[in-house]
Amino acid sequence: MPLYESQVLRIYNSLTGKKEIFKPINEGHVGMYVCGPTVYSNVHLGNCRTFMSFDMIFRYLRHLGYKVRYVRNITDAGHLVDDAEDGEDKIAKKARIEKLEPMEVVQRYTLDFHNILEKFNFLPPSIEPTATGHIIEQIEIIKDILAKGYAYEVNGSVYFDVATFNKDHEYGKLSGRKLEDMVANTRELAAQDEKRNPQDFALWKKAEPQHIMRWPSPWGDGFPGWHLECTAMSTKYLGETFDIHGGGMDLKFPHHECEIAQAEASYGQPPVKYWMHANMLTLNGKKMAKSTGNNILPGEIFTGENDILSKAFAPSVVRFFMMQAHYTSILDLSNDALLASEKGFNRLMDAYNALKNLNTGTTSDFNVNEWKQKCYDAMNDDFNTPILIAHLFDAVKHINLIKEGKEQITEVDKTLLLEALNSFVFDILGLEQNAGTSQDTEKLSQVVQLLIDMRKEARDNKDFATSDKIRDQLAEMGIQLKDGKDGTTFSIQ
RNA sequence: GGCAUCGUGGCCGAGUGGCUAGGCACAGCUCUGCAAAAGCUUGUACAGCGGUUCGAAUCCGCUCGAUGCCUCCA
Repeated sequence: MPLYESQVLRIYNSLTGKKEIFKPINEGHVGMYVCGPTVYSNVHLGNCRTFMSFDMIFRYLRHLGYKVRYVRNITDAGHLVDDAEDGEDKIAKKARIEKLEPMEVVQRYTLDFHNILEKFNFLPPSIEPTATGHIIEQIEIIKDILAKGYAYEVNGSVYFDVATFNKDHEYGKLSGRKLEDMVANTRELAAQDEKRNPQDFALWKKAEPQHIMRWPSPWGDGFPGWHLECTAMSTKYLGETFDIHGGGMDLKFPHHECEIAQAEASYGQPPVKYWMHANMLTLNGKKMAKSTGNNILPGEIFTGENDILSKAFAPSVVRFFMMQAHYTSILDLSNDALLASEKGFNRLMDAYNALKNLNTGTTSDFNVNEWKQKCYDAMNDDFNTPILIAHLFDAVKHINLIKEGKEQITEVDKTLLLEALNSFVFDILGLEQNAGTSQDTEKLSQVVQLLIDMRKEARDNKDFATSDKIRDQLAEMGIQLKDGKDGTTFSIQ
């Protein structure tokens, strides 16, 4: 029996503003689409947080026994930059500045994106489609929307007619906006605009002669509007209605609102059952922005080459830090917060490693089954990873008490606990131990064990000068010795 | 200016009507040759002002502040 039959998962649905019991459209199968990055620069740390939230969600759904098709696109057709003078897009602009082909820019930053995600221990999505690979599908949708009267063509461009759509549909239902309010708040001076109304958005945009990324279409050479690719690719791989659509909060409006409009105009039904939005990441209490210098790249955190943090932090520590907050909350990254997370993370890993070598007894002072269900309850409540981690530290406490001989655990419970920790810590949260290559690690531990034995001899002979030298110099190298009831263990920082 | 999310103890961060979240830091204690590690104990916080209620961090209103989106543009 799959786990999802005994665990009741609730998801906060941005569309309804409520936590709802998750029930997939096709039993046992889940279709999930997440808006991916535009690959015109190094991946933004805030973007990583969003994708990490959905990576965790993907992992938990799989753990529950669902067969998940997870689609996360790559936006490689640059969209117009806001300060463009003549319709230049982000990728084309970058290409011009760096004297590259647009697709060289795309390739470079796609590789960077994958490289960073791999360091963070992301699971690859089931399908990672590109916008430029689905131009034909996008053109077909435009034809369909035009035929149904929800779009119009002007000078080789096609625009979505929001006012007409709003007559028999509800534009703005996801973001809580009303078309009347938006019209009322729009200034009058929308001159020289081809659009009938300012709220209308482009489905197809005519390419000016200097525009590099261009494709032929029934309306002339051009390129697709930026909301359309997600509608085309989600429909192609997940169907006209699918289970989960995710993305960052910043995409709620207008991007996701427009996706709903396109899909409803074309297919006549809402495309998504559960909308999920991950919240933003701030840096030292302020939004991250390259312009103000309040910005840090993931790679700069891993190497420590930055002016914001006091040291380098491992990807798993950053991941643990992010998992300590709920995905719907704004999270603030700072040096103090990362230092605190690093210590907590190490304590969790130390306890996990200690568990394997624990002596077992005839009874258990720790109700592992009850604890395990509490962990599931936390995850079932809209993927509440902070609560899960609080429970994990409850287990840490018991492991340490058992280690000290103050509590005991049976062999059966020990195995159960180890399996559960494996599931929650590694499979679901996606954390990793910071180990080197296994061969080197093995040799290092033999060397340290030798030093531990020598220190013990010195201590037995009351030669504390020697024993302290071993202990203190190892500490300087980041190897900490820990004296316990059954001898000395060590951990590498 | 509009829409949305939010404002919790030294720091980070859960919690939506009454019962200890958790992590980190700090202090005391146990252990130790001294430490570290580990364990135990202690912290009565919820932006401000009103209101609803027997009772609110949790519901309602206002004010202030933060973040995102919109107000020119896809």
